[in-house]
Amino acid sequence: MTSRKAPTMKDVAKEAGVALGTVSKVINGIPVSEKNRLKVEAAIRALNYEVNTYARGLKTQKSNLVALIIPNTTNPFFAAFTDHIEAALYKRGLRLLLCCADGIPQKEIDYLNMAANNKVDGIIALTYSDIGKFIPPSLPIVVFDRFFENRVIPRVASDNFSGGCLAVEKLLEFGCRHPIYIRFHSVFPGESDKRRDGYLYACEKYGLTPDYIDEVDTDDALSIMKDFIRKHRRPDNSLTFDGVFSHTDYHGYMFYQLLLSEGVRVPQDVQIIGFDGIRKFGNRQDDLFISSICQPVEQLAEKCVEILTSEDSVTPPSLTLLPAYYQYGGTTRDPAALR
Amino acid sequence: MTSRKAPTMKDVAKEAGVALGTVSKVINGIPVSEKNRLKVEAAIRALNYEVNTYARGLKTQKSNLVALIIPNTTNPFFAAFTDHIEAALYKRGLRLLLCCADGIPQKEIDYLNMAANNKVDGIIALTYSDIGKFIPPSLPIVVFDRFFENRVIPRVASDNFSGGCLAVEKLLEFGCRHPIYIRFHSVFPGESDKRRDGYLYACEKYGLTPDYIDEVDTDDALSIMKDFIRKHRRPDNSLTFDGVFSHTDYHGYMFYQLLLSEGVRVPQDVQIIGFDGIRKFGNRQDDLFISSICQPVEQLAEKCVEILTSEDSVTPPSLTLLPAYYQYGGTTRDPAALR
DNA sequence: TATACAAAATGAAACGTTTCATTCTGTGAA
DNA sequence: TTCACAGAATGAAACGTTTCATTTTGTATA
Repeated sequence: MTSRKAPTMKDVAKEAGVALGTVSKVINGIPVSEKNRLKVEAAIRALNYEVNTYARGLKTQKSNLVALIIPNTTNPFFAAFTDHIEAALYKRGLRLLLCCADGIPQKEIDYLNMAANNKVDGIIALTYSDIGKFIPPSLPIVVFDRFFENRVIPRVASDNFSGGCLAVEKLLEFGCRHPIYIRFHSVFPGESDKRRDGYLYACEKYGLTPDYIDEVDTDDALSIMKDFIRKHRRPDNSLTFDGVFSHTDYHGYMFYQLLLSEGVRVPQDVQIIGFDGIRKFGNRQDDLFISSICQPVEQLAEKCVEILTSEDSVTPPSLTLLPAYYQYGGTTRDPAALR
Repeated sequence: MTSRKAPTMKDVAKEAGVALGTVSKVINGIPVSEKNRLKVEAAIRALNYEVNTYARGLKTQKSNLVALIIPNTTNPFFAAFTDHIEAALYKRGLRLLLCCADGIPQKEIDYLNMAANNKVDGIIALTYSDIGKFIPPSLPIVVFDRFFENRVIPRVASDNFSGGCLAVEKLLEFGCRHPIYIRFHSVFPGESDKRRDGYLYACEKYGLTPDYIDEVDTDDALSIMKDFIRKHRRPDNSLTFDGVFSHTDYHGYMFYQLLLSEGVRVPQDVQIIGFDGIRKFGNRQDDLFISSICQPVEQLAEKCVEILTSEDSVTPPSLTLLPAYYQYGGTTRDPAALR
């Protein structure tokens, strides 16, 4: 029959025959005489003592908890991001409070308040709505990709502009002459909008005529794509474009399936490069949905945590860009992939 | 210039001109005179007061926090499970501490201790190693799928046996005569092992000769599959099997791609049904990788949380099984899918 | 052996809640 | 007007830590 309630530091102190403060020091790694340290450690083991997080939090006002506000974890990009955030926090002895807000503004705000309430040490936000004005001023926060007006908040993102250029350059390198661009964008502004600017810049630079789908995201994306393809058929049924840069892997894969179903050969007739670098099962490096400009998810997550946990004295940069990179995923005529 | 530190209940009491206990009552919804309630509510708004979770936790020893221990979130099944757990907790005003243990035994144990340390209100575990003997006895816990010896712990799982039967029955219904079974199993026992029993039972029942791959999970799965296919070619190059029930969608999809690359037509020559019901992007109901016996993820998650949060007085069932269901995903000759 | 001083140990106070035994208030009956 | 009593309000104590001003211990020197 062990005592019902958990042992406290006081119990440990009594068991070890030392003072409360000495126990505290041992627990927090503050030097103490060898003799007492051993006595305390023995007592801790004997009583199976564990610190009470609440009592500690009450004194220190620190929780070792970081909230991640994200739409969901089922989208493969979010899933990978979450995974890497978790790992980066774990490395630092921090724990992750996961907040799936489904992109619903009210839920995002709710979670923001909850996080403040719960005295988390910081927030990493990947949100859809304009939460800028709801962020508690005292709470350390890092935002992925999004841009908020009227509020200086450290942001981390991929270098989407360069990534957009890179997509075009890769398509040209693999023999394309008429790369198009397709996007179904959200209404909320962020760094990822610059993929489009990169495409346009590269077209200008290499003397190409831009051609694209650029619509607000919709359930009707498929019929818009079908329409676009129909309008780009020559009389002999061949297509006027031979390359596709898709704003996301998601829509790129959709376009890919559509082309296949219409008898277009990929990558022989049309090559496709997406953006994001999402993986089918997430456990291997080589299971991309399509060839892609990959976001460096691991580094992005690491950077978010790094900025969040950096000393208060250091003013974090307002925007940190990390380079995106190309990876072969089956939808390009990539000579390097045929080794 | 607002005061630097957060206001406390004492500040609210002073502002409202009432006692500490009165403020506490208002905050916790305990009846108080109308007059005082209004005064306190006004003061809370005026000071922008928020309860300190630590002080409260110290008194109540409750955290409203539930830890989910899971290998990762990038595997689409785990991702979906995590998502639904989060939703089920949110509904009940609970929050989610996400612990990705990568299936590493030490990390799983670490997280288990951490959760106990952090006084979470409960744990939901989907683990790989035999953590049974490391579970703190006082901590409410629900386990998904896994079975632990020497420890009665409430478990939730899909009805894998019936699911295995269903897979065979569906293949037969769609015209298969020789369904095979393939699995690359983990060494740790769980309910999902019964998929195999279901296959064998159905074979017996319908007078079929079982034929299968049944290996320990390996990076070499692909070459084992290739081998198997080679050995099942007839002299005229046709295959001796016409249906595949894969223990997981993951390996089923791998087998599917392999068959395609070898010129086998799916579903014309061979039909494939997997297990799990994982989705490519997680945002639609119709983007399965392959036709599948789907685990009812949402209900499974809901059930886990329900059991975890049920009254202490109620003894939870030691094993709860929820039915899996078939869904068309392109690799079967499913008449219903051709409407 | 006596003294001085640094190092170690001590334990009371404080963190912000909840709880509960006590006091106060207001109303209706006498 | 006084009394009784239920309902409301009060605020001290407790939760289990950390912190820090104070005391004790141990060592080196005179």
